[in-house]
Amino acid sequence: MKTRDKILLSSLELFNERGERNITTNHISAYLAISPGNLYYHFRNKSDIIYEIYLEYEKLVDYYLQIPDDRPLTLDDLTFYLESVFDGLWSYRFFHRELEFLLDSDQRLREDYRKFTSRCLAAINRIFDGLAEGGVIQPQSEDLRAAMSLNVWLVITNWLAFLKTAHGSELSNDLSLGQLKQGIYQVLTLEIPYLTPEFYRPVMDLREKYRPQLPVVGDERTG
Amino acid sequence: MKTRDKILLSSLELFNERGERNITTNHISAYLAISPGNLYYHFRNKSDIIYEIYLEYEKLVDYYLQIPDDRPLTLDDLTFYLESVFDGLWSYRFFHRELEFLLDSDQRLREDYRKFTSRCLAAINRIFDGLAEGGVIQPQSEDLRAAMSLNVWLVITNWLAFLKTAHGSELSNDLSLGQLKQGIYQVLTLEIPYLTPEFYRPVMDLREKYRPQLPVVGDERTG
DNA sequence: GACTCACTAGAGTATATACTCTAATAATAA
DNA sequence: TTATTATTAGAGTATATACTCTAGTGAGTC
Repeated sequence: MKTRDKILLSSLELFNERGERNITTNHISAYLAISPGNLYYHFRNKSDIIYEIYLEYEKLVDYYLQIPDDRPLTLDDLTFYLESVFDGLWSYRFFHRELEFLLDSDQRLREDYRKFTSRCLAAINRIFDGLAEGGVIQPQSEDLRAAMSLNVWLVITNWLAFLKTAHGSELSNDLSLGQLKQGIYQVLTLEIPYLTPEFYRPVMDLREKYRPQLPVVGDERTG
Repeated sequence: MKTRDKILLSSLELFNERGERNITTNHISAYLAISPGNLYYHFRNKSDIIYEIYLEYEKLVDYYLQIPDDRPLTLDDLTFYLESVFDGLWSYRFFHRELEFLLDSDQRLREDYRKFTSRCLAAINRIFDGLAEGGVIQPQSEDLRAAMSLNVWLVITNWLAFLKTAHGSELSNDLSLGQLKQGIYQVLTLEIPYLTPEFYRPVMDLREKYRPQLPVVGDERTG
């Protein structure tokens, strides 16, 4: 494998494991057992590494979120979209963790991410449309659909941070892809009231597959 | 005002404005026109400053989220909870921005925040209960209520990050408390399907007050 | 063999960062 | 007054961080 690709791969791995803020270019080169100079031969700076990794992430999610508009959507489609998006989030999980700082530090990233968010929201809207066409959910007003889509986006993009922060140190280091996918349970919760009678059972059964094994949080009470 | 309090106040201000990651202890002392030594006389380290600020935040939200259990809840109660929580989020907005890093760096904070999340979720659950008692929303199964509450939490805690990242640089520097409260629109969207017929109109009217003036994001399409 | 060129090592640098140390001053108590 | 304590200034330090510079190496080409 080319050094350049190794740098990208290892950076992603280290960023995901320990957070971008905790990983310096020196860490990356040390991890790869190459010199800092070598790293800087391939990349102008740390931001460029992050930006390239981001482009991969964006490409991946854009690929997943291609919505056919020549046919209605099925429950299988929905499952695929959800599974895929959470897979993507997991593979590039460092990104959302330090999102605001990263966008503040890199104008390109900021602009690209803004458009990316827009595309994702549009895609979620179209998925709702497609599901309504497919008779899975009831048709909604444009307003409601947009607000719902945004809520779906908020739940999805915040799910990982929630998992990491809502648990003590015990679990946080070995978050599994499985736990991550409990986010799907949360997303499907949003749809329940809008399901058609015909699809109520199938969707609830699907949702059940992602139900958290243990209660997500305890039961502390305010005074 | 005591130097110690000035440090806390200015730190919060600087953290909120420019992000905790971009603010060093030297920045804080320079901003206050005191010496670094002076700052370190009052606080052992940067973490301690952050921790004390966090305690204020926690105290504030805990105070807001006292739920009476001797009476049902009204729509006014709900409005108060929503407004208060978003006010709190705004005043301490730096915190959620760098949440994961902060929790990783400070064991006390991690543990306290975990319990805090738990209390908040419990409070949201009880608000739903109270609203059901008050005839605002229909009673729900415990499972559904818990999942709904979690979604409310996810939407609330992610709303600010969404606003900051979904807009280009134009808006991001002057996010207003007003825009922030459009988050209330999103939260109320979650409740729509569960409203009782009697309260459908009142809640929808309330929600309307927080509707975003401009579409929150554009309409870019995936390929 | 001479030459090119992509690639690499590794020492080095300017700056920033969190934090310390000493000495001094202001406030308060005895 | 004297003693004590709280507070402050400000120079200084060890370390980290992002990044640069010079000097190569080794595979392929003419």
